[in-house]
Amino acid sequence: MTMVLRSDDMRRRNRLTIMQIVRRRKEISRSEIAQAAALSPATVSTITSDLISEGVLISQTGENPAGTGRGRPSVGLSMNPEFRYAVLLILKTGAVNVAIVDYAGAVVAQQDFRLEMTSITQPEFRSKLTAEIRQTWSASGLDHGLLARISVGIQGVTGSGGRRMLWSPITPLTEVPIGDWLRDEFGVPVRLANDCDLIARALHVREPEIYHENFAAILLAHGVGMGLFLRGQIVNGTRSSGTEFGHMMYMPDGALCRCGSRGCIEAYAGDYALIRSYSGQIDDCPPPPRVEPAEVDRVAEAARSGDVRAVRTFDAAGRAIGSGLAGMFALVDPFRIVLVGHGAEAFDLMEDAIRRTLKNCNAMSAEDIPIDLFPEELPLILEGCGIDALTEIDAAQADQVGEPVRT
Amino acid sequence: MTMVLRSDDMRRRNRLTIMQIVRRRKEISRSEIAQAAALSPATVSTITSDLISEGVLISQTGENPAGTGRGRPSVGLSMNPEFRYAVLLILKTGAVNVAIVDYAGAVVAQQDFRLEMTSITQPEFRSKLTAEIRQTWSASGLDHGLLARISVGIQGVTGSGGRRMLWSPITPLTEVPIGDWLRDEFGVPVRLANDCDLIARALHVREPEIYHENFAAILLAHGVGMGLFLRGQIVNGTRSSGTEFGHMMYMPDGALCRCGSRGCIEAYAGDYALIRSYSGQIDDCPPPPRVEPAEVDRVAEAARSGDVRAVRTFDAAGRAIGSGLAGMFALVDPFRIVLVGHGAEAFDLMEDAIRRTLKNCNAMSAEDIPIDLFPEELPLILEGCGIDALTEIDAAQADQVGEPVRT
DNA sequence: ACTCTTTAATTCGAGCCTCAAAAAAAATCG
DNA sequence: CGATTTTTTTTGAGGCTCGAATTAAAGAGT
Repeated sequence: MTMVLRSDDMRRRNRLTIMQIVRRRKEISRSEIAQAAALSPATVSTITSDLISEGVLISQTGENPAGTGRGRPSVGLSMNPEFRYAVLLILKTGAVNVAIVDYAGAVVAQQDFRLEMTSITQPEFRSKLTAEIRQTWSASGLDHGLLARISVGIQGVTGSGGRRMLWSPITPLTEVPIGDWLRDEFGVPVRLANDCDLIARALHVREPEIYHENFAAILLAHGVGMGLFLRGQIVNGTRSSGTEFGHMMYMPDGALCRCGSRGCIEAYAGDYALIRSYSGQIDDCPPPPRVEPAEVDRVAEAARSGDVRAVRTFDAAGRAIGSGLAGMFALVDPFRIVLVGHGAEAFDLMEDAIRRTLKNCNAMSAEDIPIDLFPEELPLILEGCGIDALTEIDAAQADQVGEPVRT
Repeated sequence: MTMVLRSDDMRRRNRLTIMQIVRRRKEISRSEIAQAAALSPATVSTITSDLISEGVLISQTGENPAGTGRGRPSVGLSMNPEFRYAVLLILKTGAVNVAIVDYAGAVVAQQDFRLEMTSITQPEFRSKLTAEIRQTWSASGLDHGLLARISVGIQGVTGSGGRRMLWSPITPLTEVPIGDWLRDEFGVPVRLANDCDLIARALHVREPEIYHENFAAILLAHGVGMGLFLRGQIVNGTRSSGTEFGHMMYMPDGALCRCGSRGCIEAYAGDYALIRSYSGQIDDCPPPPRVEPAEVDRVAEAARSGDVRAVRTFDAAGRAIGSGLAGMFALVDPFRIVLVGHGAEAFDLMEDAIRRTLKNCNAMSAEDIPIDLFPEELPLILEGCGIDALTEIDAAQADQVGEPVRT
């Protein structure tokens, strides 16, 4: 049911609307905001002047392109980069990536740490993460009070409203309360998110025209994951996070998957599955914890030069992916697909199998859905992580209607 | 992005909130409304007095239960049943069900018409439907101007924002603009909806505690359909309506489905599939257009008394359903399932296969999800259809902030 | 029978918020 | 240098919700 509105809810929402507009447009004048938001210039003037005095926005007093014509020149407003900063933490297999973004979204510091997590205790894990963040922060020379939020991107399953990592392929640890650790250490809100969800969010804001209402970003890497937008909103699991596309059943009693089950899509389309299939290992072989991307590229090269076994390997992967897509498209009508990760580089070897399978699986109208490719997942994950952090900071600030003008 | 708020949007939304509260609670006093809506008594007083003078609400001046204690007795407010009326149209195989509901949701008239639609032209179809609605309406003796809306529930796929029936098993016609026909004939807004979506909506309001955030209503009848709620919102197809659970792929190159494809879940779990399988027909037999429910009941009886072929038939149906559920549960975490329609009466024969398949298909956490049974679908469809109509009338009325007090 | 108490509903003034219109500001054009 | 044009700010009006005070309508007590 729709929530009731009090008078200052209106102000809160309009503040947020304006902040979102400025964030999206980078630099925009008050009168353009008024038009974009369908608010009167008077209201925009009041609200922006509040936001400026709070330090959220700044006027771009710098040189305006001039010569734009007669009349009083418009003055551009932007997010104030120095208003707040967020720490982004990306956990990968064997490594941790720490970045600091300013309030305008620019990465102002970034450090990579190797961190072997295959045999680590929770306390060690906690102190390592904490130390790495502290080091990156102090190296940046930023004031301690400017940290507003930490967002964490992980492979695997998050839960409890983004406060804990329930399970991840990067470590045998489960139920790891990373969110609580970092909140306690740094005293700011923390949220964990699934990497594929972050990729989808990044695409959503990067190309809003294309990735708007309904689309899925499928990450083809060691494992297979998905971030799904329906009706302009991300679809998370109901209990945990992440839509587990890679673990939809493709072949009952089929190949052994990393998750312990058999016949998952991932067990045919994940990196390890490709290598396993190409090298002629039996499908029951337990998957290796890590495969060099270059190995996959070699198989792809082999396939392109006609190696039958390599061709069959990618064909099987394509059929598995196509079958999963067909299942989704039966539930919801077909939508645009984005393949992300270096597995997307082998799309030429899988496209035919994917589309053939879609056709065979009652998704004939989906046979020619657009499929886009983004071989590099890391920039997208980082971008999505930043979007997550800044969006939340915005929301919190929009609610602070009043004068708290924290220094 | 969140829409901007003007001052009277606030009033509109609060009007709607109050109307929804009164509708849900049937009869409720102003002070209880204030509490439920988190609005001040002053505001509730203003708004309800508007709504009463518009004829939307009435005070239940009648005998109050008295003896409720000291103090000024509260006066109950209710939806005014005579404010507006809606026509509900349910299209079934070979029959049309016309009902009239008053603004409080009570069915005040209902007529069934036989209508053979297997070989009908669009103009005939239009005039039949129109005539049947007119007849039911005039038999009710209601004033012509009190008709506010028509809602249509159909098996099959609707499109164009609920204005046309794209495809339905009840007729070979396609792209039938029923919505436009009825709007032109009766001059009121019309919307078509999928029967399974209506069932899900009915459950959603009938038992909000249980069917709240995430659940699916699966209709097991001649065909197999689904209405799906995620995060408290119904999930429609992105282009058409209805989530086509029944046509998810279960067995590549499997049994022939009514839809022309092979291996759909429906081709194993629909009525016609059960009969076909039990009677030993080959899976390639084109499905009959209609099967008597009693026939299915006979097969179920046979299974219960140990007939191996009947047992296998239901087991296969259960596996197909379980496989579809597992696919959904991989995408979104497990949620409550409701089986609707007389197929639900054979749940005892399918439960084991369903749960076994869930377990085998990587949905181990879903093995013991709750599954509820509602063997009678028609009351639910009718209820959902009424909810659809009244909800829209409410929304339109809430927007009419002003004095139009139409007589 | 009358007053006191209790609870519900209404009325009234204050405080926000947005908006339209007017005014001010800051540029270009002639 | 004044006229024109466009942006931004200021001002006053109108709506909405809210808290507090008031009125309404019952039961309880003497």
